[in-house]
Amino acid sequence: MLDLKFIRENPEVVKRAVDLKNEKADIDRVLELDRQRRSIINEVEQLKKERNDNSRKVAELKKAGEDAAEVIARTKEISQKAKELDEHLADIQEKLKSELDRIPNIPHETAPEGKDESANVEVLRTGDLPQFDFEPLDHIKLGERLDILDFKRGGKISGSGFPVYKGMGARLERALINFMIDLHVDKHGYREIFPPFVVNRESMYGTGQLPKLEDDMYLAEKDDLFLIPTAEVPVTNLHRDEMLQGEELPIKYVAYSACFRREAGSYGKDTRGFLRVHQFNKVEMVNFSLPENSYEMHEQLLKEATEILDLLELPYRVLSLATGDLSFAAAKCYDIETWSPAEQKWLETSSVSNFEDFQARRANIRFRREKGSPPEFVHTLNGSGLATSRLMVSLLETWQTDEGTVVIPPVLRPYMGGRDVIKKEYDK
RNA sequence: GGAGAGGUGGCCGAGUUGGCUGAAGGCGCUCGCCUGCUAAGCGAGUAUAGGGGCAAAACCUCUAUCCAGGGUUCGAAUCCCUGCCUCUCCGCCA
Repeated sequence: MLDLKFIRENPEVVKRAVDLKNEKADIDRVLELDRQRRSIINEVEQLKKERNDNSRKVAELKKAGEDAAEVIARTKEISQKAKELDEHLADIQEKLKSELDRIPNIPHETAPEGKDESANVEVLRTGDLPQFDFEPLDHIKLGERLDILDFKRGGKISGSGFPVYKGMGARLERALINFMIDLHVDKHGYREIFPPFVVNRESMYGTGQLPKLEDDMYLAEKDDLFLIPTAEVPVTNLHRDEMLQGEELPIKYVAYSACFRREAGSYGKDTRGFLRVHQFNKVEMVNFSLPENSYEMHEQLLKEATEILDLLELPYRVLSLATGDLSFAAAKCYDIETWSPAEQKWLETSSVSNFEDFQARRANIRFRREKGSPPEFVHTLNGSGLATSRLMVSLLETWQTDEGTVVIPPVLRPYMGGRDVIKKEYDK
């Protein structure tokens, strides 16, 4: 959410931002509603003052043993009028809020301008794409041959998009998660959080998933609880409605969670194997930062995420997302993509975003620089570090051998009981 | 799931026959004074949001806020209803 005062004072900046993000939001209507709102507030507060004055008078009269009937009668009318105006005000404010909720965050000046992903700018590319002197298998065939992934049975027990990991596949998944969390905790100074995977509406609103993305999420209707699409939601909301102290910033949390996405509207797109699934695992980093440091932290967050790929010895590239491709709440975002030799294309394995104070304002996460300083909103950032599903695609395909086995990257071997290769179980 | 208790300011904690109570008192914190240092002591201050005034800040003023929403009333932290949360006991399950 943007600051209403800012919108009032900079309507052109906001209108431009809405266009850049391909969003629809009626700024003129917001301004008009704001005008109405303030005028009603003026009126209603005047009435309330009168009412309060009169009530006090009644108390005095009664104490003095005099008759207050006339004042009471007069005040009754005032109260009635104030009540009606309050209702009108509530109505206006509700409309204003629903308009405000549709206004996206303003893209940062360093985000490349452009209406869709074709305008994204590659800012970094490392490693050579793997070359094979045999025909590389895709992750699905590899998974089947080695009997470590089972998409068919996942479909049976849950539905398509719910993969099953087996044997060394399950072990590898767990190894990746542990390796990533350990690196962030031990080397990058993160505090580990193991959050709930189900959250309430307020939390979904706080990080900006609601109201826009309600249909993309699984909802347990009986309890009005949502399955989280990312650990960003519970972890960012950890400090919802809180006042932090300046000296505790930055706060860096890392959390593993399963992530659930309905992917409504993308049926038939990238449906093979791990490319687009309804449940996947992700290690997420969340930062709460001083406003003036958030862009520095954004770059740092990117490095912390890509270090995983350096250590796994996987080639990747980094894109700076164009304004039109940025998510609703983001001011700036880097996507990290890893290479799939079988698909011959780049796969998004991480998104690293700076939301500035957009989420903080929605979720009311503030801080004081020092005792007695006025409250300010923190900046929030987050980055996948990383999502395992597509990472698994690149990993299996890149590290495969001509025997149909998969070499385990050295950094993961301690997590794999010292094994250096995944073979068929009966080949052992 | 059944029965009961409760949700007040950064914290603790008064206030429940409705009326200067934004809210006693204490702790904490900030500033000042004082004692050779520390401790103790003394004095003052110490919420947030919104509206209006001011070119703007300082500041002034008003409104709202005692879990949330609704109701009764001239007037509610105090009475009534609903919801949420916490705690205790019983049952059930891991």
